Amino acid sequence: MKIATFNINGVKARIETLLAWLDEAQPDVALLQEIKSVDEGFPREPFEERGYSVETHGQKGFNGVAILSKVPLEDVMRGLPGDDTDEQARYIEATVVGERALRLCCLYLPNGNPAPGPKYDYKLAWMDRLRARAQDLLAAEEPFLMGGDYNIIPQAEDAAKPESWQTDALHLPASREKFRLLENLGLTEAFRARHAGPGHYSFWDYQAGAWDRNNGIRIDHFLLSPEAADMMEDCWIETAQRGSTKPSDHTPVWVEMGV
DNA sequence: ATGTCAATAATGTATTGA
Repeated sequence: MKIATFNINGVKARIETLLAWLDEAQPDVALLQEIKSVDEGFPREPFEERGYSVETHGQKGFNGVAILSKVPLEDVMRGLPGDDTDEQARYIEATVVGERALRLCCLYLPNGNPAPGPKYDYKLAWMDRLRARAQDLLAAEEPFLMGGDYNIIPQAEDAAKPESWQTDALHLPASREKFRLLENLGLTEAFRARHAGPGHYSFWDYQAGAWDRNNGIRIDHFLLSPEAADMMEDCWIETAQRGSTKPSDHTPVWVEMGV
């Protein structure tokens, strides 16, 4: 089962790019972030025509997440538990059942800039809630993965120019510490289980020719529970998608799971 | 700070968020 996470930066602006990608890359499951659409406005039909089940958790104007799956989705949960006052649509979970059940968590972690400030406080608190959710899922001992735009540069080697991110919410020590706390629950960062070294990126800013200069950062990740890590067969970044016609500023990251 | 982009409230362009 091939599963991709892809921050598409707007489903309406990206629909042609996204459909061409689906037809070519043929993911079994796609975890999408930044759909920037309410649920009623999400263009379900072209995805359903291609055999995908569509589950969305959107809001007006920004944020929003969705799961597309060729395997039926069960037990859909919208929103990250832990704060009933949080109105931002950044989290959706569902289970796919192959030979085994696999819980999929699709997340769009807050950017957090400018830091310090209320947006950064929200980011760190959101990461505490994500860790609590991971603890609950671990206790259930069901294989799960958490995939999405984490807005976290885990290490200096995950940025082409780490010096320019020193005071950024994506790379501040407190941000990276929260990410490490998540990993330290016993989760496997899929890409780093398969690839070492610098030069691997999943995001290039639209500004200042970042793509042409390969000035990228690696901020889209999969974290796998121990049971899910045993099922992982491969993980890779689809760099070329960033150079497609009318691209997102992110590129897909993939895991292949022996479900 | 920015060689950019997308959505919004509104019909031309500033604001927000990234």
